[in-house]
Amino acid sequence: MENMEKFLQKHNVKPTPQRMVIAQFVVNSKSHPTADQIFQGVAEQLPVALSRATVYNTLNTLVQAGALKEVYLESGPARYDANINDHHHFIDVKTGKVFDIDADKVKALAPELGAGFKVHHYSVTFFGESKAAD
Amino acid sequence: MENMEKFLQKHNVKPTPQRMVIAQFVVNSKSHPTADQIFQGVAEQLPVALSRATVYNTLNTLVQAGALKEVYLESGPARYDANINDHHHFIDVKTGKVFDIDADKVKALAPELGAGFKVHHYSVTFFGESKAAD
DNA sequence: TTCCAATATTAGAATAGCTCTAAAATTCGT
DNA sequence: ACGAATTTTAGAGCTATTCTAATATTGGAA
Ligand SMILES: [Mn+2]
Ligand SMILES: [Mn+2]
Ligand SMILES: [Zn+2]
Ligand SMILES: [Zn+2]
Repeated sequence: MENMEKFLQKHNVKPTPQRMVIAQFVVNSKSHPTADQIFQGVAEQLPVALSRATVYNTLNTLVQAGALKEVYLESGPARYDANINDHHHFIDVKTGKVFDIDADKVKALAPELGAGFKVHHYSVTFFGESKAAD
Repeated sequence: MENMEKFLQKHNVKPTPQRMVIAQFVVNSKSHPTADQIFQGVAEQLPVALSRATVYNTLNTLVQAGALKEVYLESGPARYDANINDHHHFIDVKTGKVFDIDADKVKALAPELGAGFKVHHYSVTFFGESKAAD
């Protein structure tokens, strides 16, 4: 998926220079970058000044459009993810690195992620509707 | 666990009037309140002025001491939880209400929480260490 | 008991993350 | 080309939290 113009059009987002470099940066990134990291990494690539507002606007637009996911891992800023498949995340508590974990791996029961991951603990957040009183 | 003085002492936190009303408020609350909700609910109960800094200081102290848990559910402010057992959370997307879900219920495989909960989706965050490259 | 040192609390300033505002620039159909 | 609609911009504003530095409270030694 290398052509950003097509990528944006596919999601019905008008391609602009700002949007293309921002989307490109997130797609290239495996690290679930924050808005500020995106701003830092992208500002120099543009001939004109880039506003933080544009970064936030663009990221919100792309999340709305389903082109990116916004992910809240702990406290701190939102992070952005070009992996829009159903997946969860594994955070290495030593390095802070974030790994994508396919949803199937989790359904197949939690701590069987493979030898590379030692799980200290995990937290699950459900979203839905409840009939419970309180 | 009604005596806050004992509650704080058990966790090696010096009992002060501010700490007692703050801890009491969180213990009484089932709703995972934010620092600001705690501040609002507690300020009037004290004969002296209460500073927001004291609320944050106290909550951080109690989390450090293991007397409370700090929980990040979505974006927005941290929430505080007197349930220090191993548990997860269920958020009703209609009402925003937060329910405690015992960790055993989750281990016993995800969407079997009982009839009262209709799960739209859920996200799992693992914390641990990985050997994976990137 | 009165000190004193340690700790806790305070109001407000500072910082971080994000959104809003209103003006300027760009785009695009005509 | 023109004008309406959209996008971008700089900076102000807002929310959540921490920091600062001064004041108040505590609890143990003298
Ligand atoms: Mn957002
Ligand atoms: Mn905290
Ligand atoms: Zn991801
Ligand atoms: Zn809870």
